[in-house]
Amino acid sequence: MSGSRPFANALELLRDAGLRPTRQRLALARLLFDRGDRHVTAEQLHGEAIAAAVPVSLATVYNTLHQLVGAGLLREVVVNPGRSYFDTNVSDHHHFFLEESGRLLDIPGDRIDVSNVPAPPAGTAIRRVDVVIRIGREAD
Amino acid sequence: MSGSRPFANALELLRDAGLRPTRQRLALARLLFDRGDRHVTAEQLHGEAIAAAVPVSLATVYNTLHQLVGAGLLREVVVNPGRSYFDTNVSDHHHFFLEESGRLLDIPGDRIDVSNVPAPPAGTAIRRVDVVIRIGREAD
DNA sequence: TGCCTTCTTTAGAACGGCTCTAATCTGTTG
DNA sequence: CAACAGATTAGAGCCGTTCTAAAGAAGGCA
Ligand SMILES: [Mn+2]
Ligand SMILES: [Mn+2]
Ligand SMILES: [Zn+2]
Ligand SMILES: [Zn+2]
Repeated sequence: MSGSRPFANALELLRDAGLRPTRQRLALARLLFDRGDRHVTAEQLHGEAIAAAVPVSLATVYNTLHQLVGAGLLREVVVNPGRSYFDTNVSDHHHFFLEESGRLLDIPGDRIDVSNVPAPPAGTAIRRVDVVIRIGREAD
Repeated sequence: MSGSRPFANALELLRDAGLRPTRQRLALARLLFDRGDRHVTAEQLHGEAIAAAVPVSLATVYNTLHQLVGAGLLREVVVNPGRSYFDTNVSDHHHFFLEESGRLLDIPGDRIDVSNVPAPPAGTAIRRVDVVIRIGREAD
């Protein structure tokens, strides 16, 4: 039983990323990847780990998040100055950002067309196209 | 002579925004608006003012930048965690972001089509659509 | 199994951008 | 010019994030 979903197994996921499956990384990987797509901040994830009785320092949470970004298993989303979100959805997609609550909602990549993009300056190449749609309570 | 461009005059610009034209605000407004479109950080602008022998505190630079944003004369662009850019171009447009140098380049709003955008969640309205195209040295 | 090496974790200090405080100063109005 | 409201300031404080260096854990190999 189990083992059918991609990355169903935190241990395998870490091994494949070349990261030792330590107690802390296993717990964090499970919190991140066991429940569908998530957009979490480092402090949120740290709070969840502590609540789940997994003692882990904030430094380790940051280390692990950055290592997972480096391994392509997580992506960093910037919508606000002074706080990063980490996105477990690494497919091509965009975001609604709810300014009041600070929540991010996925928009599938094929639900938005960004077309007619000018060529980037000579010698440079496009790394990523981020569309952030900022939304708020109706009728401002 | 002069007076033909919109906001050719810092004094008038501040008065129209309901801000007292103090020595500091006049100098900052001139640095911001006298040379075409700019994308500056608070520290950059502070450095320019000091270099121009206009003694002004960093707190005043932040106060002024936020007041100008509030007056719709400036817009805040978020591309990086931990640092805000202030954009003197308040027309509808988007950005290239050069990750290596931290520079922003304007893309006119009509040079990009963002179409097929899903409706925002019930009770919310779109405040702004930001497209950031992250670019880097060719062939990563 | 124990030993050794390397990688990882950690507490706490440090950092950087930004904001706040409360005292001083300046622009404006009459 | 006096009086007041609004603006500026130095410096402290805040908060998310990163760094440091010391202690701990994982894995390879006898
Ligand atoms: Mn980061
Ligand atoms: Mn701000
Ligand atoms: Zn997402
Ligand atoms: Zn711009």
